[in-house]
Amino acid sequence: MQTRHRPYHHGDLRAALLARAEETLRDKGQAALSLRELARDLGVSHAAPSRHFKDKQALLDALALIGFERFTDHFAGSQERAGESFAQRLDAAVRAYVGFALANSALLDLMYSIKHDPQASEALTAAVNRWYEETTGLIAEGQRLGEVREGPTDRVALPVLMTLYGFAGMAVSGLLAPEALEEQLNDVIAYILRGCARE
Amino acid sequence: MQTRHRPYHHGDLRAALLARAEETLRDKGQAALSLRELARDLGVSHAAPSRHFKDKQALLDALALIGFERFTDHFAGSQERAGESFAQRLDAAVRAYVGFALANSALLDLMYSIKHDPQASEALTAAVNRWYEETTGLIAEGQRLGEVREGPTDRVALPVLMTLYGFAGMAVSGLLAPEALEEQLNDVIAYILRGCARE
DNA sequence: ACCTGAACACCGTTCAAGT
DNA sequence: ACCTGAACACCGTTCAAGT
Repeated sequence: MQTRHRPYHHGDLRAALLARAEETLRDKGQAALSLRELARDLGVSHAAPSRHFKDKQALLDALALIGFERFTDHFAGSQERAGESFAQRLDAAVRAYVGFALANSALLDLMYSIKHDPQASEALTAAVNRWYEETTGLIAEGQRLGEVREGPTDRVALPVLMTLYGFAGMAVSGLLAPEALEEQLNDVIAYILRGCARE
Repeated sequence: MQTRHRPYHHGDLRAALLARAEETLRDKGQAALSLRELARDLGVSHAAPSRHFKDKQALLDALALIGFERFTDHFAGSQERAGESFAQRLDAAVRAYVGFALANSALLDLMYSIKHDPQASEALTAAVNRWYEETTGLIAEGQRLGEVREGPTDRVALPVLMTLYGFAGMAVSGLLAPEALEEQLNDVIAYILRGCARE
């Protein structure tokens, strides 16, 4: 039986590079990520990656894009599984943020270090917008339920976003005591509920 | 008139390296920071920096340390100039965070990307503790004034810290619209006040 | 279209040797 | 004590040439 014909490599070098890059990121950190080593690992010449990523930053951007998409899926999934009240949805949201951060710490660092200029890639901008809208949707839903103060949803949501962003970032940086995590989660949830409460 | 005798170089290569490194960081970003270029700029051999920093990471750690120290000074100074009420002090605190972030964006990125293991340098750990205590002191003062809810100060302060941390991080990442900054500041201050309000 | 191989201009790190 | 110079083992990027 003959193996299926493949152009040169195993068919999708781009996807293979991204997959291997994420493994390296997870195992050895961003500093240890090199295009040449990636190419060696995949049995391809060191110049091959340039066909798929114009430079190293383009590969990092693509990884960050994957991170934003995965996070949004993770967040949306946890919202679907959550209860109906705002408090229950917020609980699920905070856990989604921190859970993702702890399970994807190097990737989150990369996502946080990306500069979101207006001239960033279209796909990245779209993914960041989806992330923003998904989290903001939580507040919109709370307003609809009458459990969150009225006002422009973006303005009510932004402080909450900052708190979630900060929680995830501090967790990844090692600034939070892991053994107090459950306590921190509960404190933050109660704090956000007060911050969003109706007047 | 004879120039004063200098050992080899201009006396304090370590300080000169840090100063030049911060300029480069500010002007061209962390990616453009190279020990060899630093050495060239200072007219010294490329191996000279290794006398003062055992490797590149040690120089980055030293820069982050400077960042934490400068931020704490900036924060403490702004608290001294602030009014007496908790709302006034919180206003000053939020502005100190965001102001520092916008004025030292590359340095803040570096500070955020530092991993705070227990085996980090003693000086860095001390600087981070000073940062933490300075911000937590704001909450302690609010409690003393009876304007902030009771309870263990660390637990009341942590959600506030996360919000401030997130505000600074999102500002530096370009996730906030600069023209809405004043509005965002006021919204966040009101949100934190509600989050900290007495029961 | 996709990849190779060689070339170029850089890196960080180490270490004997100099002052 | 502090720095130099050479050496080593890497990088990212480019480009003619191959299939």
